Amino acid sequence: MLILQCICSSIKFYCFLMKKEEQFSGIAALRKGDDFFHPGMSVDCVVLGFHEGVIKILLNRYKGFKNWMLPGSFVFKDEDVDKAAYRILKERTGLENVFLRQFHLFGNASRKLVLKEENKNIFTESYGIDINEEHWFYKRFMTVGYYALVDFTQVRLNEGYEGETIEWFELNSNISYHFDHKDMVFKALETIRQHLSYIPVGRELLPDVFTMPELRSIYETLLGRPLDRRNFQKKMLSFGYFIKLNEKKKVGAHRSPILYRIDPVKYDLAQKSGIENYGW
Amino acid sequence: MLILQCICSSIKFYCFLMKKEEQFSGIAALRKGDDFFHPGMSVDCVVLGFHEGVIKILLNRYKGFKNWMLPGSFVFKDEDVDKAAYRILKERTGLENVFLRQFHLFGNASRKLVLKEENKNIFTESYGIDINEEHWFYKRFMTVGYYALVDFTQVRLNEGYEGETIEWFELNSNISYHFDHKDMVFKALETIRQHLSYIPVGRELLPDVFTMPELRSIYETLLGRPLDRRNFQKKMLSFGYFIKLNEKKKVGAHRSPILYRIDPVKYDLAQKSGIENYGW
DNA sequence: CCAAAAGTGTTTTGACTACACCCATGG
DNA sequence: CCATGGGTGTAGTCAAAACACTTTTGG
Repeated sequence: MLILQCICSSIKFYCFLMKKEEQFSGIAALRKGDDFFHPGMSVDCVVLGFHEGVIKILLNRYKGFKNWMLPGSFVFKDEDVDKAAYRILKERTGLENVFLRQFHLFGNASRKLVLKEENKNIFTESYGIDINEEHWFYKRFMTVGYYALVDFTQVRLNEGYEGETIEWFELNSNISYHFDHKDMVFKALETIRQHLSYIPVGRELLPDVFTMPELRSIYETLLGRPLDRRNFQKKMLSFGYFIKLNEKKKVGAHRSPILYRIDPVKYDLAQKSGIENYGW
Repeated sequence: MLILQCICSSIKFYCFLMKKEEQFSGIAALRKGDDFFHPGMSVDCVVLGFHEGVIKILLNRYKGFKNWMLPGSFVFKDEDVDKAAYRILKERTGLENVFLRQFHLFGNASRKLVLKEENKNIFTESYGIDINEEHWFYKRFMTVGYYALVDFTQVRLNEGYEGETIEWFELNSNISYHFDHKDMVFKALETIRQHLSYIPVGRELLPDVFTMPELRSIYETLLGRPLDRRNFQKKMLSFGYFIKLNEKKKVGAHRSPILYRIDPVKYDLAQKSGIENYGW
């Protein structure tokens, strides 16, 4: 039920961002979320990073909840939906200017918080709030999904919300997702696969310096199938914006892979001219 | 301001669909839209058809409005968003089982009805409703866009809403769009272009029997560039699901193009096996 | 008979695929 | 010294691009 701590933090954070003086009490926020938020609408983010050879997904969980959920938030009344997504990223990872794309609105009528009786009681007992059918928090919510590609090495996880745990999970591991969040991840990945030709997966997910095997493994994970090492390298290098460094990365009992950097100028040029040239 | 007639019709139509007995009075509907609709959320459809060699878009306009808008609706409280989109299509074109895809949620904070003073007066005078900042109808609305590909020849336009005009426009003509609806059309077309490899544009937009030049012109319009006649034909026929008919279509002072039909069985097979094979 | 657009086939080009051998590294 | 995985080059295949001539039709 500590979910409201999060809501309160969100509100405080927003006030800070918006340079608003007001501070709202947490209980007031939950009691009268209608006053702050656009009704019946939330934003959830599928945040992907790359670390130790695998793609990871950022998930959080509130005390008392069994399953993991996508980092999300409500949308403030005077806040663009896109801005809300950026705010979520900033709140949880500290990152700004993240690569973020909307992928789907989930709008089934069945999307509403389901609380067991005992959980309702927690609301009543701890906060003196009667969570009934009429409560804003208990009504149908639509949620719009965004996916984010972030540089794992730059992320500083913010566990500032009391009662919230936030963690990286291996994308392809077995995760118990909250409600329909598994579907949302699936849809996000489907979208990413379709957009793979246009989006700068490598550039966003990798640190400045990386190896071709790392880059390839990203594509392999996202596509769900192995790619030919040689052909992959050939194709990537043919784009012309990779700078081969005079360094190698020691990663095991075998030859060390060469490190590369992306030439940002050439990269932007390539993006502009041949946006559709990443087909796999 | 006849927009509310539409809202009322929508409600009646919905009650009919849902086999609900209640009938709501129109004024009650506008006055208390909160009771019927999911708050702050609407659905708009970019409906495309093909007629006389050009792609057309279906737009409507309410009496008193200067500009054209996308056919849309609000979402009933117990209605899936997808269902709302299908309902809109059914209401306006009479079609069911339409090819319909969600493409984007437009959620800028600035999205709200802007009424001039004189228009507010119409509400007050005609319906005794004070449209003020607190009125549900006057608040910020997000809207989720769907695009539809329909067979023009099957459409029976429903002008049943008093005060509503609904018309086909040539997609590439100069149209005065309401509010941000032009952006929505742009985004829809961008999405369609990106999905062109997966979506059955020809099958959905064309009647059962059609010619290759017609099919090609659809691709050309959507892509915004000419395609080589011979290569196009070759590629399409290579898919193997076109049935060449022993008829031709007389369309001008030149050789008559051959008519084709799609073999539905082979088509479905092709879709299943090589979903990504329409790249242009 | 002429303009306009459709039907069709061939060659070239370039991209993706498949595949093999050698090299560096750690244990 | 050997297992592991990385670096690189070549030949084959297939699809897309480029391209020209002939046919049909209405006016």
